[in-house]
Amino acid sequence: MTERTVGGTAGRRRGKRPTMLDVARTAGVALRTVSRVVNDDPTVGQDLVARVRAAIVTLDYEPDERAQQLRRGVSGTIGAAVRNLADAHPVLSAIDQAARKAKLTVLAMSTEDEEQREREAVMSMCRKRVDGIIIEPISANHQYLAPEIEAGMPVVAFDRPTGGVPADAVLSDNATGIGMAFRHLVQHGHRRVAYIGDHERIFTGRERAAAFRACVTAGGGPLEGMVHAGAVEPARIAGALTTAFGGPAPATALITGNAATTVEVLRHLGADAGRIAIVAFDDFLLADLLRPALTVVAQNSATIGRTAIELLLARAADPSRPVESVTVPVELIPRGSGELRP
Amino acid sequence: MTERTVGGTAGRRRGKRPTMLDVARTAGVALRTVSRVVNDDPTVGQDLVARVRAAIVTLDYEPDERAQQLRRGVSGTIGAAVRNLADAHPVLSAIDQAARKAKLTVLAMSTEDEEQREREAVMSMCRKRVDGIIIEPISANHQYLAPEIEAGMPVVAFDRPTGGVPADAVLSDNATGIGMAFRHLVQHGHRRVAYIGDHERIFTGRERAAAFRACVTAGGGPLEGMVHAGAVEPARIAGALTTAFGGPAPATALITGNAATTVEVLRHLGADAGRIAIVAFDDFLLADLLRPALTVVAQNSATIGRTAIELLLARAADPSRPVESVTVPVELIPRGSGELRP
DNA sequence: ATGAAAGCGCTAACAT
DNA sequence: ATGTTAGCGCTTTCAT
Repeated sequence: MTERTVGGTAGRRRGKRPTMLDVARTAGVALRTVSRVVNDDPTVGQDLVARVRAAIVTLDYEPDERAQQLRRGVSGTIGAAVRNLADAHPVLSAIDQAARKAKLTVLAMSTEDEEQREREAVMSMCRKRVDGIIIEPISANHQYLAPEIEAGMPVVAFDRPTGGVPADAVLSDNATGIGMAFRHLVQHGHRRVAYIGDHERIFTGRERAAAFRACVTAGGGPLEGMVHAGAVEPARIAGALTTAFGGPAPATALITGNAATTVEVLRHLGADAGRIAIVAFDDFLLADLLRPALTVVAQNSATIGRTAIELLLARAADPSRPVESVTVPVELIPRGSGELRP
Repeated sequence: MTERTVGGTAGRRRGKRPTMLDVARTAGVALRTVSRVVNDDPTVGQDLVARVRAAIVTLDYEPDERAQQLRRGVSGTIGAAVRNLADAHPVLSAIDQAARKAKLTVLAMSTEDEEQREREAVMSMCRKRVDGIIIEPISANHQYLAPEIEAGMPVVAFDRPTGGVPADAVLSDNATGIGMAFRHLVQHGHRRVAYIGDHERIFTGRERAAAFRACVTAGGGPLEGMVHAGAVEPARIAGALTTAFGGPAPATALITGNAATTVEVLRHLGADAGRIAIVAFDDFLLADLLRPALTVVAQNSATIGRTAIELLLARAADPSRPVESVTVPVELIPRGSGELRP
């Protein structure tokens, strides 16, 4: 199986880390002076600064952030509870970058799409006394967060809102996105459009399915057999495809409601993927390399992440400000699959 | 642009968090007793446990992990400095899951493929006094870590080894992987195989290019114009493709050295992708949806992540154990692109 | 079985 | 400009 090689370097000793007091003694100054130097306090004489700096280098001293945080009362860290760490997560990346600019580090934890994990992750962040929490909610009920919010913990949700507690949120414009997809297909000659998406128990699944129904109704198209909301499981997807594209008046185009659904649909369609028009909600890596390349409604991950940080900072600065919900526009990116004619 | 909605709930007050002392006073016991209850010390009477628990619930008390860590000396956290947070990162996910089983939380930070960022991230982890650090190295030189390793910080590298300091590592079997890819193509009738991969300044790029040259030499095939190692840039990739597949004795098959290169190659090839055989080093999401589906040499991310945690824990338990390097096998997954005949 | 006091490593009030 | 003293919130001797 795996092959192990033992290197030449023998073991190492475990040393004890120097503290600020050690530095003070080595430099021959008071503890407080070292603290001042470490924090770039300008009221320290040149000579002492030099001596302290030298001692720091000599001892390889690194301040203990845990102690700093405990004393200062702020952690300089924000938590991000996201659905997944394994898949691509552009929003997390955007959160990370925006946080860096605000001199904050991000503690990212995966909820693995499980309510209990979400709760564990979030409560763990609270015990770490992070300066704020960004959640991609799995739960529909966040009562467990009420005491934390009461105690002043800034909480921002993205993609879906929190349930049962007042928290800021940044959401994509799902309704408009579905509308764009629908109109795009209509403009390319389609009259019977189907939708396969997430369960309506999930916020985004609900919003998108509802928007789709509204589009069809407004457009006078058929609704029966065209709307399929439910779990993202191969069997269900297969059935939905059969229903939508199999009857006497089959659909000629499809809107998929999220990335997972899209992938399942494509797997099922296989080589037939080029025979129906598809517009997918959510962009993903390599969508442009598929044949035909996939037309998508893309969420603006960079804006979502940046806005989440903005809301968090605003809440931290003014805990009494009104709760705010920001809707971020989406964008239709034509690549081929959505421009196929019936 | 983005649309903001102000919610109905007016602002909230910022409360002060209760401390252990508050709980003690509310329960009418000593501080020490609360600590015992919080830590499930069995030597506390039933009645006192009940009173303390009640006070904890009443006050919504949550222990401050920073203070716990400071006092205990361990943080219960390990750092993971990975190249990217935006793209899919199965190894990080595996690290996270293995860490959970060991009751550790993971602090993941992105190095953005920059040496300086790597250093900042890693030093930041050191200041947080994490219990260990897992690095996907960008730097070739990790001297800056020497004092930390001396001080007893467990460090494990994956994908590439560290440079200049003794640290455990878990690497993929690059040479065998390239060998598998090469033999696979030869078995399908190819005599002229080209390789396009990463810069040889990078460890994996070096190992894979070297292994490829060894394969070609051993097989008696032509080497000129067949090996292209360098930066992953569209222009370079395009040139490499022209050279390898354009001459009088063009290659009929291609091995790509990493995921980024593979994607660039596919973008350039476009519809021609089906005309040459390709085996790609690194698997990625949706590789099976491409036409033809991509034959890959897949790294075992789950094993890599798990092993990294194992090495970290072993090092933490016994700082003087010899430095170890673990090589994880790779697997060839035939999907179509690698089975095309010349 | 319970409690008083010391201290983890640092910063924030106060001196001086 | 520099030092002294008191905590941050918790765990850990060491009594009792």
